[in-house]
Amino acid sequence: MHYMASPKPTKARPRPAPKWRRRADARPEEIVEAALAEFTARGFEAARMEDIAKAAGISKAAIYLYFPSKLALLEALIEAKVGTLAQQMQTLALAGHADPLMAMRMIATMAAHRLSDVNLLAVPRLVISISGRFPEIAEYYRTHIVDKARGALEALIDAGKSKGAIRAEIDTKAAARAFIGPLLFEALWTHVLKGETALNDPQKLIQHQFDILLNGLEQRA
Amino acid sequence: MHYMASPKPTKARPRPAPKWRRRADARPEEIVEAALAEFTARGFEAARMEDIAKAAGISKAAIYLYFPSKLALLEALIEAKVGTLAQQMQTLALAGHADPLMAMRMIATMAAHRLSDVNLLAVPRLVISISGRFPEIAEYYRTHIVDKARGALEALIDAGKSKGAIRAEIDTKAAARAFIGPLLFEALWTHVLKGETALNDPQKLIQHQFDILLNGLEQRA
Amino acid sequence: MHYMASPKPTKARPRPAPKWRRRADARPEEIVEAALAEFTARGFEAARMEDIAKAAGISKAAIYLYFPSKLALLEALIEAKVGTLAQQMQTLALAGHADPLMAMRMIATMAAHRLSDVNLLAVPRLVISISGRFPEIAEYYRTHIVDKARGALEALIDAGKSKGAIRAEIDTKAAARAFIGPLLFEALWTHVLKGETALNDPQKLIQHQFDILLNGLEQRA
Amino acid sequence: MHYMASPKPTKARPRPAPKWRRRADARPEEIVEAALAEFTARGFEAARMEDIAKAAGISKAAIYLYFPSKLALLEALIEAKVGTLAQQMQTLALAGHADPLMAMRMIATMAAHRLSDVNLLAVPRLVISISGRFPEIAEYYRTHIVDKARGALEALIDAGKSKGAIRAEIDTKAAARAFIGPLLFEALWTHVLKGETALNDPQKLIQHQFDILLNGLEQRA
DNA sequence: TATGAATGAGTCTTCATTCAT
DNA sequence: AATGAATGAAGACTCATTCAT
Repeated sequence: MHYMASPKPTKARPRPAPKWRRRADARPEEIVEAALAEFTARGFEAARMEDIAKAAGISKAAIYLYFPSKLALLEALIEAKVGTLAQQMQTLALAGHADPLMAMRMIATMAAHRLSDVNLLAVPRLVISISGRFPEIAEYYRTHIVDKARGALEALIDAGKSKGAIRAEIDTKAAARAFIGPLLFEALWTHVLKGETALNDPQKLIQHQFDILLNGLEQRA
Repeated sequence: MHYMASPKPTKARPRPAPKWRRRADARPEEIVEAALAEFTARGFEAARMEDIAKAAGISKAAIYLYFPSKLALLEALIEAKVGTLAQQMQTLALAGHADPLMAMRMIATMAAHRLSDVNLLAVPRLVISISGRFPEIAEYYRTHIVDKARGALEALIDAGKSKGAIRAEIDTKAAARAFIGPLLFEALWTHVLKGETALNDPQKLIQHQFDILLNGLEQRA
Repeated sequence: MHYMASPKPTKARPRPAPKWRRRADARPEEIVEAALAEFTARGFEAARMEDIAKAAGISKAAIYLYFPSKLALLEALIEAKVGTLAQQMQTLALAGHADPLMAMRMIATMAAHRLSDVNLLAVPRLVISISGRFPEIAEYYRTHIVDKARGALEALIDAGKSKGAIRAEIDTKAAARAFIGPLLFEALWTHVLKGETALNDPQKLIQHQFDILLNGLEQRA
Repeated sequence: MHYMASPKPTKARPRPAPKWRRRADARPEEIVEAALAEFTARGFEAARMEDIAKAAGISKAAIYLYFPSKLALLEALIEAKVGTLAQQMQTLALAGHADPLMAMRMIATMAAHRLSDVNLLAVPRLVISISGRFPEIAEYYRTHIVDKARGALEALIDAGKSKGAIRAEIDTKAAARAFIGPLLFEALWTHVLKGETALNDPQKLIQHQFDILLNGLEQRA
């Protein structure tokens, strides 16, 4: 079995049986990273457990000591990344209190910078590509990440509206989506079109996009 | 047609109504449609030729009469759709001459409407999900579709700038991308988040997004 | 196994004799033998990997742990046998120095005996039957085996001529071929005509053939 | 069905349903020739009906108008060639009456010349390669061709012995085989070792071989 | 007679997963 | 905990053969 009886259940409230067994050391993380790389490069189906193992520096069978199946590995991977992103959302939300429009500018700047981090975008791309086959995973991702991010953004926009910084007739939802759109576009396209060397300054380009957008949102004198 | 009525059916015994008419000509298209459906639903790797065949109403082996391999089917499928889209690009480009800003509004409206056509969006989604494994295909798609669309759009924006309808300091490339972004976002998300019943009026939402965007682009009095 | 035998079997219950010992080292050889049998019996194309596996006592997939493809298995098989034969050639060549005619008689005797070893002849037969489809393999076999054997034989005959044991006007090449011919004939026919029970003493028959031949070669008093 | 009821069986003793349906024209022969070429080139299993059809200039389905199956085609092919060879055997047998040794020399010469006719040798090669899978066919070939040829040859040798042209202690069977061996060897090797350009005068070589052999058989003064 | 279209039955090969140590 | 060896289940692709005209 994959789940050993906990070694010392004498008094301790038996740990609520972790979904995937963890070791003290870094193995699971290494595996997850390797899996992310392979899944992103080849797609979930085409990625081979053997390659993941090799990339993680262990044997194929060893993966199964930590994750009961390929699908479980995918789930673990997404959940792991979700945690990371979720935290960033929090930070983001806090920043908005004072000056919403400024906050949005900051977020935009930050986002523009982050685009160079390939791995950050790997997960959403992965989610998109598996959404057909594993809708529950996509659903999970949506509720845990996308909806939260959108919620934070919409709160920010609403704040902007009530402070008079953003025109009142702007539809909040639409604005939030318009904000995320360019980001996603750049994210996906950057990867899909790896070869396109023409795109010589992606960050500046994104920044421009947000400028246009915010310009459209702003209250006019 | 392949089957002429028998030249002299003396008594016209009505041909025993063939269970299935053969339509060699229509076959490839039917197969491509079935493949698109399966590829989109399950992903390229997970889609089974047998299922595609079943969906097309033929036997597995029959597919190979028209396409030499699964990959070839994928390529044919993308190329077929590329043609369709490419033409729409042309139309679109012509429309822009007179009033660029108006043209962009029209395009936005059209695009918003088209979003309900699930199949239209299936192809880009598919391209994204296979881009890791078959970069050449993604490349093909980029050069034949995306770049053309972007070119047309940028031409439109430039026209708008030179006519004074769009502010001169706007970066053309950025504007074009900002225009495509929301579309892509909605496209992907609509599918990925199939379950989201909350999105009760996507077209209106998109329309709103474009309103914001165009507002940001427009020359202010 | 996942469940260890209890660590201290007080009475030393002898391990329940594993049904099958694993012998990773012996495997390839076993597979090659099985393959030879199947290829010979049914021909390369008609032989099924599954049957080879069964004959080797393993699963179909296990073959692929040792040989990447059916063709590779064929190649390995031939190369393995080539090695064996090549060594015998060496021995044979050395024996000839002293008394060539005697050496040839010995070889003939040896060959006649070897004919009963079905497997020895299986390989050339196999090579012949695949030569149409895989000429490179036949070529490989020719250069590594046939040509060497012929070379050794021709050297022997030449030695015989220079020693006056064989008539000088004899064509060396022709003699060598005349020597090999009956052998090959018997080899192939023995198999093809498996059913022929009439052939009640093949060894003696071959011996006779060589007698005739050598008689034709010998210097007459 | 493949065998139509005979069109007018009114009184005529119904022809004993020919094994394979024949047309008045040359179709079946063309098909057989094409099949021989393909079978020889690729082996029976690997040869594709489609290729045979193409080589015969007809459609795949058309073959089935003449031969009910691939195996039947093989059988027909062999039977057709058997007929040809059988006749030559007869001729050969008659020639021997007068001067057996001379007859054998003639046969040898003839055989040496025939070796250039690739197709003549294709059939025995084919028989060898399929003998594992279809022993009955090999059996058929043996009884109808090989045994007859051997019989004729042995009769010839016996005649030679009784006339004092051939040494009495020679084993007839062995001598016959020694006669056929080189022929077969050259036949097979010529094909297997297609590339060998070194063999610059095969006919002369064979002739030499027979010289040696006959020399060994001949009665010494 | 002739054939383009179609298919069922197979075969090789792959790979996630398990076993035995 | 770790792994080399093994396998069952599955999928792409092929091809002899049949069908409908």
